[in-house]
Amino acid sequence: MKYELDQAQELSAQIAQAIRDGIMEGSLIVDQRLPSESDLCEQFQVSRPTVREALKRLAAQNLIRTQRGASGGAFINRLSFEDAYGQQITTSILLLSMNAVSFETACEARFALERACVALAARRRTPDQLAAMRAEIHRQSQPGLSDESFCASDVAFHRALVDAAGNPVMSYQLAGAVEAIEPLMNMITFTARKREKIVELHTQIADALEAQDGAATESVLAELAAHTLELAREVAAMRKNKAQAPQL
Amino acid sequence: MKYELDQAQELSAQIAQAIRDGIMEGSLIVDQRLPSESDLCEQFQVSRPTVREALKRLAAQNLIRTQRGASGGAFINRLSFEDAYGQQITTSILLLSMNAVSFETACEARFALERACVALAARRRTPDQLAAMRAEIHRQSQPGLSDESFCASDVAFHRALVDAAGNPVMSYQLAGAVEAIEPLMNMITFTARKREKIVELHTQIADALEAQDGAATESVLAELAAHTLELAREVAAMRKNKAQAPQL
DNA sequence: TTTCTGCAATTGTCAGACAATTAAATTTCA
DNA sequence: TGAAATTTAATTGTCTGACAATTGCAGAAA
Repeated sequence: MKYELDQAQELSAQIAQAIRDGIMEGSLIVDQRLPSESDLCEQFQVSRPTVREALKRLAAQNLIRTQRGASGGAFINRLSFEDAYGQQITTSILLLSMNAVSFETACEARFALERACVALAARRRTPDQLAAMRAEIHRQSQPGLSDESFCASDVAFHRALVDAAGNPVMSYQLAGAVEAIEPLMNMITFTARKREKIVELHTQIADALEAQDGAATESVLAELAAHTLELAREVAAMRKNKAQAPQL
Repeated sequence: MKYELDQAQELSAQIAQAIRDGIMEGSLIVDQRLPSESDLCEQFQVSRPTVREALKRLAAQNLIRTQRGASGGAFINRLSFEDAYGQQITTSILLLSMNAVSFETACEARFALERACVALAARRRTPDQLAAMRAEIHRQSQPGLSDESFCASDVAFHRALVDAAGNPVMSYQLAGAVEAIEPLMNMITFTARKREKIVELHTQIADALEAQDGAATESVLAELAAHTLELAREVAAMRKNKAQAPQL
């Protein structure tokens, strides 16, 4: 590792960037141990708190893990799909809420991207994935379910649909699109009739996937998209009526 | 803000999580100033270095920004689409390289997701976006271009295609899928004939989008996907021949 | 009124210390 | 000898206190 520190930013940010570059460029490989904190102090000519701030920055991105004790230290972390999902979801939720993205926009993105999964899902869906979808459908048709739980189940259904495509990269890319819509959906009140309609469409999707009929799945999904957008418009109208309703 | 610290993790991680929760839940809003470091020390009953490590974790995720001086401090940051793009791309590249994701898998994901943009792009593409695509096509047909620059231009073309859908959420979600493939594509040697084919398909895509013909665009995109996968198979075969070729 | 100066608040960095944890080396004991 | 217990050394986690650098603001000076 070679490093050149530039006066503009904070030292800890520069050190973190230097190490991050090493990881991305490949000179630091998974499970490799970084020098100890005191060694890093010498290499970068800074104090230990500064080195530690740099390491915490990297830890926040799951790029390293640390271990105490004799043979401890900081190790380059293999970024797992699970960790990446989590980061993706957190970032997506914050991005949508902080930039006042409309339900329509988020919805359009989600359904467009989900449509991309359908062809693959129809070919590859496993019995387990179908079962997961059916389980959520069953949950959604329980009468006493709160709106919040209904939304959560809806998200779980769509996640199972995405996973059915059998491409982990797609599952990762779509994690944000699928999950980040939940806070927005939570502003909707789902009447019994609305739920019934959604459950029916979900059932048709599961059936079409089970029959490995991609075209049919796409068409039902389009219907579900249209229906969801309709709900969104109702919500938007209600919000407009209430004038200054609290923003998300 | 209320906090309960639990002995299991590091203090700085717990403090960071408490603040992160506040942001996600909405009790901390954009541009709001956090208490000063010394105030946070009192609130959480920890020392300043610990508080600072927590703040650096949040800064690494672009959740806060800090400013020195009299009226300085840490402020909740509005997560911009640009910042989110960057995080998304970094995470995607690392995820793919560290988990030895095959070119086929990444390619399948990218083209499937891009297909989702096409219908919208055909409707909404602006003259600027078309011009950007044509500019990249022109660049790709320059004879002296290095393979690396050709790949970079290819990525830029696809980014323009995604942006043409006119949905910033989709652009964000696809940033990773489009960009993270570049390191993988860089292992391909693009002969003049291969480039010619790709440039031709790109031109057809741009033409179809200009004509607002979504169906035609989709079909050319499918052809491009098939062609790219073909290249990937050649590379995989070559790598197999070379037995222990250096992994990415 | 405008400009300058100094003050106070705040983050950035440093130095040194001690606590907690852990693996390995060492000793002890059967 | 072999296994268990103990010590040791390395390393991260946290604390204390200090000083430097930056910046807005109030008050002084022109």
